[in-house]
Amino acid sequence: MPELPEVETVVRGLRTPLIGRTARDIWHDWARTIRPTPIAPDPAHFAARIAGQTFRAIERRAKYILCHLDDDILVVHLKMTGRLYVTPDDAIHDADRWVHFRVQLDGGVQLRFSDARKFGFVALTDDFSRLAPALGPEPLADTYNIEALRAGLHGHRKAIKALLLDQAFVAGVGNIYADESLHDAKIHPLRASDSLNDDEIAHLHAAIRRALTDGIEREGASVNWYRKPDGTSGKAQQYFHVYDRAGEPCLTCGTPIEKIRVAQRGTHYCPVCQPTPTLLKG
DNA sequence: CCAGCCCCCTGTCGGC
DNA sequence: TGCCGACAGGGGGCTG
Repeated sequence: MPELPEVETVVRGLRTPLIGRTARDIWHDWARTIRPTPIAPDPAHFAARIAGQTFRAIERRAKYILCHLDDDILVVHLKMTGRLYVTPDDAIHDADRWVHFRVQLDGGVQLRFSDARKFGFVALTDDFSRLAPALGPEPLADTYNIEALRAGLHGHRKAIKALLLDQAFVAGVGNIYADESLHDAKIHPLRASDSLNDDEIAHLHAAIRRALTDGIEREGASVNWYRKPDGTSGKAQQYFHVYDRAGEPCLTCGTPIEKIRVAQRGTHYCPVCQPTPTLLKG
């Protein structure tokens, strides 16, 4: 479940082993792992186009990894179970049976994309905006202040949890950090997004940024599949207040954490710290 | 505009 | 122990 902190950690971990390397060829064993683009509509075009291009910079936008090459961008989305790492050519392939895409690099190393559930993808593009859907503001950007959050809320009337998961509302927040942010802000996940008062908006703004910043500092949450590029686990899961803690005591008040479904996602909250709204519609 | 559902996939786990 | 259904959830798409 790589979200903003996990993707950011992967990006940071890839810079040293990847920047300066030149691509030679690619390999894949699952067609849908490679998303077609105008400049690389199939694996043969992809291979011909990437060959000879050097990795110059790596950045994150929302949950996308953007590897800037000389002319193009290698875009990767990890979705649920994706892993991306650089490894020596001769590293035992069987050690990771879910590798579906590799880029052969110079220097005897490979960039490998592993994805057990095959939801993720790689793509070679010269226009990221055409590849990705409309993405909302980066929540950790200096420009994402309370007013930016309030502006995003305007015109919406749906459960706040569902809105937090909407990448057009705010980019990079997923199920884990949405639950953690709402608990920190003491807001029930089913609260109508247009019912938040000024104090709650301010608290939610701070909570989102705190959850994501802490997540990055802890190098992401390794609940099951996520790993850093060096293969080790993140530590953010050790600090969850509500996510994956159904039935366990709230760290604030001791009440058992409850789990419901909101927007088709498992949603965890404290019924005392985050009181149930009396009106969901009205 | 929004809630709900399906789909893409496969590993894991609880129940029988 | 083995089988089976439920569940995990990022994101696109469709329907009511």
